[in-house]
Amino acid sequence: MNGEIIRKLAARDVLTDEEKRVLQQVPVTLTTVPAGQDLVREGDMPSDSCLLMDGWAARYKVTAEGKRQIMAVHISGDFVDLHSLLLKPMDHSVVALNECRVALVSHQSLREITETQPHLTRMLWLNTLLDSAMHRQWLLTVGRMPARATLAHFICEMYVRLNTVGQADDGRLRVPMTQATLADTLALSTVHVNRLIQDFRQEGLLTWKDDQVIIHDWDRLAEIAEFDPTYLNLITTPR
Amino acid sequence: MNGEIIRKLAARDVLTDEEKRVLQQVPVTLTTVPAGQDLVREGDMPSDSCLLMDGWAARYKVTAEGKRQIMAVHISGDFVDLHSLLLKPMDHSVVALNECRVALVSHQSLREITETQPHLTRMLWLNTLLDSAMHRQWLLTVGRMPARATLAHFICEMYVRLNTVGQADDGRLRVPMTQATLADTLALSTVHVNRLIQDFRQEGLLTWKDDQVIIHDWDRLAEIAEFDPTYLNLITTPR
DNA sequence: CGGTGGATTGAGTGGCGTCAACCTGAGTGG
DNA sequence: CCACTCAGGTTGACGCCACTCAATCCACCG
Repeated sequence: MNGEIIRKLAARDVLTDEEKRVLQQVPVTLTTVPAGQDLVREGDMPSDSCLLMDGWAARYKVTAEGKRQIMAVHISGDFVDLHSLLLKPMDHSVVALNECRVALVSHQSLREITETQPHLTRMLWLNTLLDSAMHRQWLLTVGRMPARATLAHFICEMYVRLNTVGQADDGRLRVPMTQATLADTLALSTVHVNRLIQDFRQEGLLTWKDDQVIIHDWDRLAEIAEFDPTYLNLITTPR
Repeated sequence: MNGEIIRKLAARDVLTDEEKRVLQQVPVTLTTVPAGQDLVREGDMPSDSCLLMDGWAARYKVTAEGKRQIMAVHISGDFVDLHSLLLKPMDHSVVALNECRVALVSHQSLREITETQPHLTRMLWLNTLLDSAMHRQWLLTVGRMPARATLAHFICEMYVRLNTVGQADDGRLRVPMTQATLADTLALSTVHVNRLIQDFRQEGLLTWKDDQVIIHDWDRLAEIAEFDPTYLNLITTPR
């Protein structure tokens, strides 16, 4: 496997050299998936999991009426559907938001890790628990906070996550999502997302041009979002 | 540990006698928690996890404005905060919805299982993955479906889950939640929940008196909810 | 230069929230 | 056995946040 996942895990606990070696020796199949294409579909019974090397991907479900809800957005180093190792069939689909480089890791390899590497297993488990924690935070903002807080929170979360993988810094990040996709993420309408972004612009909170976002006032954005990154567990501690 | 968790895990994969024995020998501390009291608080660093033996518990977060969002409701056999084994500090609180009998399992014991019992470890991991799957479904209904679908879905889900632990049958279930608590679960206002329940009554969908719910028309309720229990992974298969 | 995906704007609407009152039944104390 | 309290359920009036529908604009591209 690649170094991104090692970096992600190592941000939460120290990995031994041996463990890093084990991870590095896991065989992968590299693929590239074009924007808009599904990596996995609801109902699939995958025999491998997708490790995102580059690009953004989103997990989503669709209602009978065709309304889409994105419940997670993934970036480099995220093990998008690691849970499909144990949870089958897939209860949701995964789509590439832009062109994605993906490393497919066979469930067989992962199973071997669970048989021989207790600590690594816990770290992979942790990886899926982080998704849960993000889901919960998402539920809170979508369910109980006004729309502008939901948008603000999304930006804060993505900035912090991108920052930890070296893809955002200095208040700048790239968000390769259309406003329609953003709406499906925040459980809002496209029109409303558009108006919220304009509000934020007018308040001098940020600049948003194409996929380039520049945060001008982090503190106020975090305040609107009630953003507290604790749930991202960015602490190195024995697990 | 008690038999409930064994039953829950065994519903998803066959456990060997040896594995059952290991589980049974895990030491626990039994407690009773009165209704309304927190089992765990946001920010805590628990050294053991709560296995619910009896009663209902809910995981929740609160906004700065004091609005509460419940993101999961737990019943007998649920390992309410198993994730606190790896995810610390707690990113949310857990409250007893009615009087709960709880078995506290030390993280040390759980860690030993992860060191020596790969398959059991995967089953415990699976247990937390089920929570994720429920969170995702919750996000879809809260985010993209009308309020009556959200309520209908909640009833369907609780019925199926209670049914698998032998606490609901024949369309009957007990829901020990006030309408205010229900509102915090469904991300609605108390008033609106009240009106939805009355609508359901008038449509002959169900009877709801105190905590006693009788479903008269499962098919229509499931249709309103677009309920599909696949995400609960109620299949026995090698994991 | 027309076509296309995405962003923007305006007008009108409705689902659900808020506020506030009132009802009901169970429990409590005199 | 009644007065009181209190939690929870119910009802009505009103308002707003966010949705829908439908144009229009804009940049980019073949």
